[in-house]
Amino acid sequence: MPADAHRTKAAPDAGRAEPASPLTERQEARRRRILEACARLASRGGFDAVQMREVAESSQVALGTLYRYFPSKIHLLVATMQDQLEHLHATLRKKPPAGETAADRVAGTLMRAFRAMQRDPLLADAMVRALTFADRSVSAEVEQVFRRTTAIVLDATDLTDPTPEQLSAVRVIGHTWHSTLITWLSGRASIEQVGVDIETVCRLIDLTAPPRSGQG
Amino acid sequence: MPADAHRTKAAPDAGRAEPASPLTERQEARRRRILEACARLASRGGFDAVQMREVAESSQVALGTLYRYFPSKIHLLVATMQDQLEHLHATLRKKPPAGETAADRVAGTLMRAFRAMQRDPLLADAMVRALTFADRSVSAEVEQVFRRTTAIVLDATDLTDPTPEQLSAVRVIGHTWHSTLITWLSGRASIEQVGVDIETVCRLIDLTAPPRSGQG
DNA sequence: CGCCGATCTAGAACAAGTTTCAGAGTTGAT
DNA sequence: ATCAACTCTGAAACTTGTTCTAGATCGGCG
Repeated sequence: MPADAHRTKAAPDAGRAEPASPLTERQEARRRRILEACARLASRGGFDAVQMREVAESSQVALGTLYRYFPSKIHLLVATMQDQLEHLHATLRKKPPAGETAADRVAGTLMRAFRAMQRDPLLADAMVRALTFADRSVSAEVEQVFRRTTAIVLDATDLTDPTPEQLSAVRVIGHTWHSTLITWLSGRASIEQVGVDIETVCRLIDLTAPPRSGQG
Repeated sequence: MPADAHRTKAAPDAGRAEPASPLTERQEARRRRILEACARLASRGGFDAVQMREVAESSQVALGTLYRYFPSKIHLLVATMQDQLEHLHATLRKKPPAGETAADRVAGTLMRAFRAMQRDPLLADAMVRALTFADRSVSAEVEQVFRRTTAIVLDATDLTDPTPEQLSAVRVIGHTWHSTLITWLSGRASIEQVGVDIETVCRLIDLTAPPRSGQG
């Protein structure tokens, strides 16, 4: 039984900021170095190139330490995705997409995110594969990513008080986004097809949203 | 350079029946034993319990032979999924789901498939995880699975000559099916939520299909 | 029958994710 | 400044997917 089997004290967990322990400055810096190394490695070779020993060396951290910060490769990649999504969300908030209907704006948002992926397909591949491969032990972190995705989509709809029906539509849109992304990343769909499918699913929003300038 | 590096003669490939080589009776039997062992192991422990050494032993085949038939664990699990889908499709053909609208019938079909998954969640988990984790080297086999899924959904719509728009809707439905499945399997969504989301996405079909008994 | 090439078997070997451990380094409280 | 507790390091060990090798088997052919 290892001393920290049940985390007697607070460990630099995968979780976000405050709750457990404040993370000293050096620890925050380590965490950041790790995430950056991960993204860098993923950018070249994709999922396979993110090798834990490499990440450790590249971020100047011992292997054991890496595992203390991120208990598995999947955790690490999911955390990286969360990190990237935060950037994206911040960017989108500054320049929200234009569009008549909610569907237009959501599709615009997703296509913008999609173009970001196209700029770095291997990184995208690594993150998305990790996300869908994650098992229950990562569900908390995956849940966070989904919440962020949902928040991004909801922002685009401009809905302040979505109904359960609308939330379902938003979830379905999120599902489709991830799924088409995978299909594109594994070479089974063209960019055009992704675009079409995204627009198709976005119609669901107008189907359930009280339109601002009627359509349907 | 191993003799068969580029498959001089025909190897018992992952591909379906005829083209390359007819597969002797004993080979066909081996292939079947392997698929069954895989499904059996997945049924208990899920993805992790499908260990190649175990599969080999359990199907009375040498490890090297297993790899000759299925070049990776992912290939093996995707082939298993294809196998199971064929059973399902056959079953559905015998008793097609009833329902007024195409959306109803598609949702009914998917919920029936979903209940089949519930009966064997660990097997479902293993297969679906493999499917979404598959990289380009498996895309042919994954493509087959998607084709089968699409065929099952299309069967339910009763459409004989679907438009590109409708095909897109069918793809989106397929995406949603896989994605909600994963969400459920990793414990991040309830059965009810899956049901709701499936019904939500199925509306897309009525949106694009010439309705038999309209539903605005 | 006896040979040939292809297939199958058993098992070692290798690769990368994960775990473990002893010891050095930090940190915080006194 | 000192001690105890915790964290980090470096390296080895373990697990499981994958590859490789040498020899046994099999199926067809002269």
